[in-house]
Amino acid sequence: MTTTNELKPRILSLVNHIPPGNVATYGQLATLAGAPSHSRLVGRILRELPSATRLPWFRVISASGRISNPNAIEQRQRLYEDGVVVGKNNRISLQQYQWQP
DNA sequence: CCTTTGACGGTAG
DNA sequence: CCTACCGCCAAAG
Repeated sequence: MTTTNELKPRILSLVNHIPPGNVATYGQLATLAGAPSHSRLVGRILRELPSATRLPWFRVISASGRISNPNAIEQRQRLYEDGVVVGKNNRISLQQYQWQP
């Protein structure tokens, strides 16, 4: 059985592998980690990351192509520095930026 | 235990 | 595009 304890390292590793200039969705990462129904777990794990983390958490967005993070201000900034265009209402084109492993 | 919460996802209207 | 639901599930209360 795959527990959260086993899933967590996989998810963190996946996040760390999202290329600069690309984004991935919560569900996409959950699926790649082998737990399709755990998209919420991805969000919870990112939420609990220390603010000083080196991981590119800002490259993770919702399946609707929008920023779910309550602190969208910083995420927009980080993505901007990453070269990702974030439109009105925190919209991002998955068609254009989604990570294709 | 049972209930609520939430950085989710998908469908239907 | 938006609202309304529903399914899902670990963690917190």
